[in-house]
Amino acid sequence: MSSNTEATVAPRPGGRSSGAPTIYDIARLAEVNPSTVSRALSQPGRVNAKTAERIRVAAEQLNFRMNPSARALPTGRTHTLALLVADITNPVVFGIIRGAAQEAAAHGYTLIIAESEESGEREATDAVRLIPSVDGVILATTRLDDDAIRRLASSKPLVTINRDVGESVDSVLPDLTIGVDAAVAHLVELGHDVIGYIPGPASSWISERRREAIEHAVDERGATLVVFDHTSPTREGGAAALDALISSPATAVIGYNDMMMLGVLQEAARHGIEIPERLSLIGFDDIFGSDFISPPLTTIRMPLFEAGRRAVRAILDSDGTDGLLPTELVLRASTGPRV
Amino acid sequence: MSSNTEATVAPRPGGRSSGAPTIYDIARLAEVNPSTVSRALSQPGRVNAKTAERIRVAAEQLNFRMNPSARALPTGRTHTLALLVADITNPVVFGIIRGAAQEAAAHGYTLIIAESEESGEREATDAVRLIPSVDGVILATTRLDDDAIRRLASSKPLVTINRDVGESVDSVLPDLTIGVDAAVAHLVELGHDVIGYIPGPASSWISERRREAIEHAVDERGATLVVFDHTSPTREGGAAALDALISSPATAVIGYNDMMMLGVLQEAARHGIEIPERLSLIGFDDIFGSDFISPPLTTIRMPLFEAGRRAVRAILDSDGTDGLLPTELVLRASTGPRV
DNA sequence: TTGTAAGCGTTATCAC
DNA sequence: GTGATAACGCTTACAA
Repeated sequence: MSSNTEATVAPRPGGRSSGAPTIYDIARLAEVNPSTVSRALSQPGRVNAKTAERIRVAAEQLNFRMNPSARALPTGRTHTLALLVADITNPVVFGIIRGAAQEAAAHGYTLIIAESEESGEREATDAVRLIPSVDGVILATTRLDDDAIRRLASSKPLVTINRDVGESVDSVLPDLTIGVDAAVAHLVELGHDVIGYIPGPASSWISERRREAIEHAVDERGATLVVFDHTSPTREGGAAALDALISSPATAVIGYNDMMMLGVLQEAARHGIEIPERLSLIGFDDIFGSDFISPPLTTIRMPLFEAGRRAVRAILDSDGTDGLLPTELVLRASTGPRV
Repeated sequence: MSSNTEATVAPRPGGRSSGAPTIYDIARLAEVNPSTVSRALSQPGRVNAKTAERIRVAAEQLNFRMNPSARALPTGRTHTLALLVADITNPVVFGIIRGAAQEAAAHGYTLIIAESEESGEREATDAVRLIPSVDGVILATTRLDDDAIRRLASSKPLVTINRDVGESVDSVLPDLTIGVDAAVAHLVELGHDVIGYIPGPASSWISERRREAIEHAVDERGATLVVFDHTSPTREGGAAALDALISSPATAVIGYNDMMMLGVLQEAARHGIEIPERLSLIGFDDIFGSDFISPPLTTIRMPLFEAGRRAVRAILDSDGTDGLLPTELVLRASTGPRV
């Protein structure tokens, strides 16, 4: 190995010239030590301004890109976050993804999105597989049980959205009261005094919270609540639930999410059941499609974009989960006077 | 408060107290050399079966997870792929994402999804930023120009979907003929002899291909083609185009994609313009919502899931882009007899 | 088949 | 403020 002035590097016995420029190339060009380059690049201020500028120029000239793996090895920080969602076709995750992606980018972080297609098992596998390569994990619509979540949270910073497993795990949660109160008040004003709720999967923590909020608002107004069976939060689930709805005394029904209510609406149309004349319908989430299905679906919306941002902030700044996110009633045409 | 495992660099030569088990820990436990552990883990077969088993057990016992950064550093392979999409809220990308994610997982690869929110500039930035940390890039709905794509393709394996920039870059493309011929035949049978096409963005390569295919099919059947102005592939774009449609001689219109046709349909409903009585409408993609908007949208579908899989295969196996993906006409209620 | 050792590109500790 | 150098955890010739 014929070395010139470089004493530290004794490269390639195998003869693989790597191609991409490294901080050593910059160092040579700027006539400084590689360690100085490293400092200039990652801790601006810890280096003489003129030196830093020379390094900046050299880096620019070489079109230098920092090798993320090399950076991650000694620091343990990958500058990458994982966002786990149960179903990427559910428009409810769009806002979360966008908010999270934006906030992550603002911090120089990369976001890995993994979809489990509603399988808790796959979610767990993905989480375990991804954890070594990320600095934190966001569970956006998790199907994991509390223990599994706590276990994951013990190995890397973790934040849940719409799920609370206690003090030990950070979470971004909605204040359901505002939206739910408005929704129930709206229904009661329309004359409905028996109101139904279709819960989502039994494993859904937020479904239970929604039920509680509705129950409270219904009680407060002297109306009656009917709770239907747990239902898959899909269009198929909603379609399958229609029979139960129309044979119940409820004249207005709130569903666990918009997706299932879309199914209810479609199935109702198929059977010539008029909405809202026969049944008033309200969902949660305000997803894509809720506004153009017919009739357009009245729904309770949560600021998803902000939820995504907060989740990222909670991981990177160790804050951002303060306070609950406000919910809001979006009035459309699936609700009407009791006939 | 979440527990944050701060992985600081161990300053001591002998000390490996950094928390996560390494191949050295396995080596000690299995009483072999670390290099043997490495071999056993990455190249099964290059190691004695009994030794390999001992190593497997030790790894299991320690709950070992390979450090991806450490693995990537000497090899240059990150086992990660980037999938760039223009708009994650467009249901057209779901299938691609799922197909790509599944195929990637099957090969032990992780998928990074980046959304540019329709900004070509941001797409370019993301690509440049992500390239050092991935083994390949998939451009699913790119807004980049040919040169930019070729430039990216020269630094890492790259595949485009619905975009052809020539021999130098692999691509996954549809055979538009089947679906488009069926669509045009369908319209002509219904009595339409003046057929319109609403192109997407001027920068969309596939929009032009769709136009050509339609033109060809229309010519073949002795009908006439009317091409409207370039239109944003969004609901807003479609809504804005409605005026032009109804004031043209065309009695049937094919749009660049379903998303814009959803906008046309909504705007038509708002103005009391009956579909399909007044205008027959066809889109491309068969996205979420096309089936439940009213009337449900007739559309030309491409196997998106398969497209995603092929794109990944093209990168990992250096094949998989052979042949075109078949398209298919999905008949629904937005097309009807010419009145 | 397995052990030895030289890197991969960066950061961080220590001197100077 | 800057330079030298030892890690970080893994792979891979080359030897044995």
